Amino acid sequence: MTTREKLIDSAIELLSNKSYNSVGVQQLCERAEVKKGSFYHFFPSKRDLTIVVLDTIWENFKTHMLLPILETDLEPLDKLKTIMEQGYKHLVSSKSSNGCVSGCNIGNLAVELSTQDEEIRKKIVSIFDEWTGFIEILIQDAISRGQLSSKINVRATAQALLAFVEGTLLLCKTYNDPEIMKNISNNAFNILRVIK
Amino acid sequence: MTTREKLIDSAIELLSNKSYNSVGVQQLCERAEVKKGSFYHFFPSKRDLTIVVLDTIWENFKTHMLLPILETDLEPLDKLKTIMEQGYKHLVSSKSSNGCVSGCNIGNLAVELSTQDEEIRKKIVSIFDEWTGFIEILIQDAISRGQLSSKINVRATAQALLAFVEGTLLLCKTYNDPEIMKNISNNAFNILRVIK
DNA sequence: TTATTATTGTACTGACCGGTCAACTAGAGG
DNA sequence: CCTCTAGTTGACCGGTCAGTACAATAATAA
Repeated sequence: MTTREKLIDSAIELLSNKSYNSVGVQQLCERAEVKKGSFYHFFPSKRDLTIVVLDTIWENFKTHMLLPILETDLEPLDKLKTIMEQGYKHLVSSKSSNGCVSGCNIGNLAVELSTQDEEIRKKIVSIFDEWTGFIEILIQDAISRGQLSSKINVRATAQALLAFVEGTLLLCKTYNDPEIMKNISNNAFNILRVIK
Repeated sequence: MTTREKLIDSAIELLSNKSYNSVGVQQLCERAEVKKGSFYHFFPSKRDLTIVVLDTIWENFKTHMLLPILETDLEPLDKLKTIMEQGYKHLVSSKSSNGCVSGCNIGNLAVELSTQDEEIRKKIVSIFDEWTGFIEILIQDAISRGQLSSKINVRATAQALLAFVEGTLLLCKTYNDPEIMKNISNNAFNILRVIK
């Protein structure tokens, strides 16, 4: 693994379990077993590393979680169900390894930095837009199969689903309990007004 | 206004628009026009002030927003609608005065500090529990009036609603746009599976 | 008046912050 | 062999962090 990759990996770990402002460049370097000088050889600033981290987290999520599910031949609503289930499993396993539920890594940075750093805010907006886009496709698919009413506002509903997921992760983090997601995640289908 | 109150007020303002770790004791004191010695006379630490701030925010929310609506003679679901509308109005007015959407002050601290400070996490859990309790009463009321199915899990549904609200505020903060709340807030009624 | 307590002001601590820099090392190409 | 460059290192910068020490002052009570 290259020095650059070690830094990105360490940053993902630390930023997931702590917060942007509570993780210093020094700590980042110690975790990566890299000297500070090397850090600034690869990244002009801590903030620039964070932007790379955001991209990396999102790409990892897409390639290892989202796309594999979307590319199955499941019914669209079953895909959604699978995404929620996988999300729950991820929370459980990350809690057993880290000791705490860290929620959504992207949402966490969104909350902490949206009012502080416009460039990071815009980066997260573009990620959320892409996220919403995938959900829109799912919804559109379900509509064309007659599983959802064609009267719903696709974009607003997709955004509502994203809001629900982010809020659920926020609650799981606060209560430090992944089971909340298990208990309430079926409400996502109410948001969709699934035709039974 | 007493020195103590000035410090709490300044902390609410600053913590709402920035984040815990990006606001220093010094900055807090400057905003409150108070010397550092006074700060540590009234509060043993920045963290202790934050706990008082959490209580204060929640009490303010209850007395000025939540309880006045709950005590009206509106139908329970109209009370919920009013709460969402008031929340939206609050986002709009705070954006026009601060320049940015700050989301939920309590949720923001929850995200930033839940994995870092166990005492603050528990404080926020108790606030969210209370919040959920109010929603449960609302739901129970609607059920007894035949406006909601009696088959729903009241607690889980109340939690789902809280998650949806927190997630919506997270999205509004990230997009720096209160209109998202306007566009998607009606999905809260889908979560409730309102009987039309 | 004096004694006591509450509050404020100033100066300071050591640790840490993000970031800079010149010196150095290891290879690659000629 | 020499040179050039990418990568690496550790010392160092000014500034800020939360928190402390304590004297000076204001308010209150005896």
